[in-house]
Amino acid sequence: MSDRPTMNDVAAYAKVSLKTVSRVANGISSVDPMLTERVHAAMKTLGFRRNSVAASLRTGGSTKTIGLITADLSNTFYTTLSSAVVSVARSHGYQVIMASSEESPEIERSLALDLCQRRVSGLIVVPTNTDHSYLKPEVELGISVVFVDRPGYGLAADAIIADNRGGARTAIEHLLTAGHRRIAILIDSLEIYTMRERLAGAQEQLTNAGFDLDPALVANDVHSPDDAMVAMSRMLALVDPPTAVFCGNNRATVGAVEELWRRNTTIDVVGFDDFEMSRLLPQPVTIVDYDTVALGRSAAERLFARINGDGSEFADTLLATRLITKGLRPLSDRRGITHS
Amino acid sequence: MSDRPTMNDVAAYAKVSLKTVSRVANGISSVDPMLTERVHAAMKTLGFRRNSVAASLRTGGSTKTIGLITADLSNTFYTTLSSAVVSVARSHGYQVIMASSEESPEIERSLALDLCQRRVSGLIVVPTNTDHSYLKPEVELGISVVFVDRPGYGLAADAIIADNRGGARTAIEHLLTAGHRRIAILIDSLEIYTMRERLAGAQEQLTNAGFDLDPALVANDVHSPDDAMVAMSRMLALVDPPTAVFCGNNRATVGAVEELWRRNTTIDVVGFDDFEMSRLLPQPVTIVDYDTVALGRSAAERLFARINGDGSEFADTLLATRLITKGLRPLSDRRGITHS
DNA sequence: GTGAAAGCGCTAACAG
DNA sequence: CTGTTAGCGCTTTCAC
Repeated sequence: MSDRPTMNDVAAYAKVSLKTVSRVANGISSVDPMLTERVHAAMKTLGFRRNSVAASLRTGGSTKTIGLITADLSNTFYTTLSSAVVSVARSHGYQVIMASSEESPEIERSLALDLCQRRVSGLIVVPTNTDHSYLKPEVELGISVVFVDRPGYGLAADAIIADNRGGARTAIEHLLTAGHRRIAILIDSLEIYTMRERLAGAQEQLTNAGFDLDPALVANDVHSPDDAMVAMSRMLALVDPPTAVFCGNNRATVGAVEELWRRNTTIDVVGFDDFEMSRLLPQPVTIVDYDTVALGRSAAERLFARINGDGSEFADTLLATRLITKGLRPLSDRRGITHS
Repeated sequence: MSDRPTMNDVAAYAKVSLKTVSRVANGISSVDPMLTERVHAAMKTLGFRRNSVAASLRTGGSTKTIGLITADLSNTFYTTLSSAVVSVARSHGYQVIMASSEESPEIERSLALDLCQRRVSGLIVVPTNTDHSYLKPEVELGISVVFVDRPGYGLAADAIIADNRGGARTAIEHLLTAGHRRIAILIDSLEIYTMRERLAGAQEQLTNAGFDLDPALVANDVHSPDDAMVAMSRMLALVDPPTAVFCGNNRATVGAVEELWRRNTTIDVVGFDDFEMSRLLPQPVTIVDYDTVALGRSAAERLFARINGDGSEFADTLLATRLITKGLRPLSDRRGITHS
């Protein structure tokens, strides 16, 4: 059960020294071809498999592993991002340990430190709303950290984030241009950086245009589609209901659209974050879109640059957003389907 | 940069023996409180962080890590499953290394062996269509393997799979009962076990009812929604078009529904695998549903049972499926959105 | 080109 | 209760 053959066993079997086996295992060319052959044969018959844990211990270094901590592994936004990270990591010969903080600073912290104990080469973190100076000692000891989707506080590090504020401004501008004056806003908890930014952007644009935010039209505790349905329902029942809605993320969008359908009514919908099935939404929806795959890919590439010794200044990278139209057009006025 | 304090450093600083530091680090109670205090202080000032790689090397064992190899990390089905695995792993104090085989036996193999070299405690694998006897030596040396979603060949191991065949039979039965006789079938590659099973189940049920499968109504290369649209389009243009369609996975379902919408027509749709936004599909859809979270959770729980020494017979676990109805019902008379 | 010895950071034995 | 001695499986000196 636990008698894995070691290099020692292989060496004994092949009647060479331990070091020769090591050399062969690492593909070092300066070994007599005959010995190489013998070692390979011994490895095969013994079923030798190199222990990379031991190897990385001695070299004091790379476990060829990075850690990825996102906020919610059941959200397609983060799984898309993760998938991009895994793909880049693989191209560098690295594996990815994936974990979820569930938006809890305590969990994030304990996961991050656990991963550091495992001597990952680097960490990609979707930071929770907390101080990240606890990572400073680790960074000084050689573990690179890149924040993604949100900036981290209290730690000098790279961050790759979308232009949340700008995207929100564009979204509201779009609605104002269409003549809307009563715009509902559905967002998740303000503990979350992206939500604060998106709300702030919306507010800025309204203010610029000379309008105020009506508190009755803002819900900032929309965690799920169902929450969005409830909020939408409440607002539509107001004496002076909204004529449009700005949704802070894809779950809010889905809930808002479902509630509108349920009530057999339509108002203009603009939502942040695209998702796979958006083109099948039962009404047209304007989406503030950005490239989630690029977000993950950039974060991973930045991390590997750091791991490989890039010592340039830390920088925040802002990814542009754009408005696209998704959803199905009403049959009555459509001339064919147009996507994106 | 690479001068992490070790237990030796801590011991020197606290003027105790290395072993005492080890004891404190591992929370062994039988240490003098005063020494414990001194060690803790030393750890703090030195910024000591235990190297779990070295620890697991010496104990010869557990890295407290499992590997998870799915077939496609961009598919919500697998990400849902993964999320469940991560959650169970965390409750056992384990981390998860996540990788994707992209349905390639070669990639699967290289990933699996790489993970074994890293001495993961166990492996959860969505097996590609290949021989898995290459894992036999690893299993004999103590790495537990559980297959999920599909059975593996050539290796005695547990497998957790859905009742694909039974689900397909139920789906077809449902359509036959509704009076359909021309049923289209859209499935992904027959290289994939679940697709073979679902096709076989469909065929069985048709045969039982005395009908044949019309080859013109079967597409078995539907990898994406777009492929499904094309296939659907082709079949609807037949002289004797289908009056219903059975979709082998959620991507096929999405494409089929979109094509129907595009053509402003409706036929009965039954699709395998539920997905997050299914309730917003623009027509009612019957879904062969099973609990993907349970699939991942069961696989992880089985794996941890094995890791913890469960030596019972290997078994296949079949998860039941059930038919549910999703999608939006036409409100009154409408199919699209009508204003007021 | 090859091998012996030393040691990565930690823990398991066994003394004291 | 604490410390000493070994050694996990591998790679790195540095001789040969």
